[in-house]
Amino acid sequence: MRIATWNVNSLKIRLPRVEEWLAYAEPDVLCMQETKLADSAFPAMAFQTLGYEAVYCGQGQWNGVAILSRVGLKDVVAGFSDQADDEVVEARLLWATCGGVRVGSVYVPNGRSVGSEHYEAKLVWLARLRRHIESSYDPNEPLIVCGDYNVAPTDDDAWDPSKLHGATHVSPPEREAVGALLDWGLVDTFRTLRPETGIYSWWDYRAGDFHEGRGLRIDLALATKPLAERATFALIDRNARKGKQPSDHAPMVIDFDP
DNA sequence: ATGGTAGCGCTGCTA
Repeated sequence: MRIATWNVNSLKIRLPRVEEWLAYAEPDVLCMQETKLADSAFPAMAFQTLGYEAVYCGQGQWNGVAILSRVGLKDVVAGFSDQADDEVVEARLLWATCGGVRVGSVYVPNGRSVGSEHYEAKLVWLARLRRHIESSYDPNEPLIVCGDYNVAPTDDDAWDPSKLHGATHVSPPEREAVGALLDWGLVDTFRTLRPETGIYSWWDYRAGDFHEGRGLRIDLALATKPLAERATFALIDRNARKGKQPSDHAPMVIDFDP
């Protein structure tokens, strides 16, 4: 079973590249983030043609998450478990069961700059995610929470830790918030299979960061141990960050034994 | 180098 995650940065603009990549990589499940589409505009038909069912949680202009699956799509839930019906929340969280695995597609708030109100909101969001997972799931069941965490878990996940000191995505509180997910029982599947440094999933569009190798590994696939132990292969597809109109993120693939 | 680019949507925001 191949599970993938990709922050597509506008599915409207990226649809041709996503279609091309699905045909090439053939994931069984693809979690997407930053679709930037209202649900009424989601191109479900295009994915159906390629053999994928789709669920999506969008809000238009910003955010938006989705899950594609060709191994079933059941028990779909959007948002947090403690969300009130009248609470206005951004479209950043979606769950579904695909081929016996509980899958989450998450788009963690960016945080903008350390100490800003957006940064504080990011930490609150991550703590709420931890509570949601803790109250809804069991570390002994097959669960994978994929997406753009906007956190590089360790210095090995950043191009130059010394230049990033004090910056967002690498601060200790953000890393502790991701660490709390690992403490509950999730495993960073990519890092387990790929211990080498210098592998990133996001590069700023500006200043030629991609070609200069200035990236961060902020797209993660965190799985419970019973599932993580079945992981056999992990790849971040840098080729999908090249060429015409790429997303600023590359897709990541994890393969699991049955 | 306190810059730079992309997307949304039409002015300046978000990333």
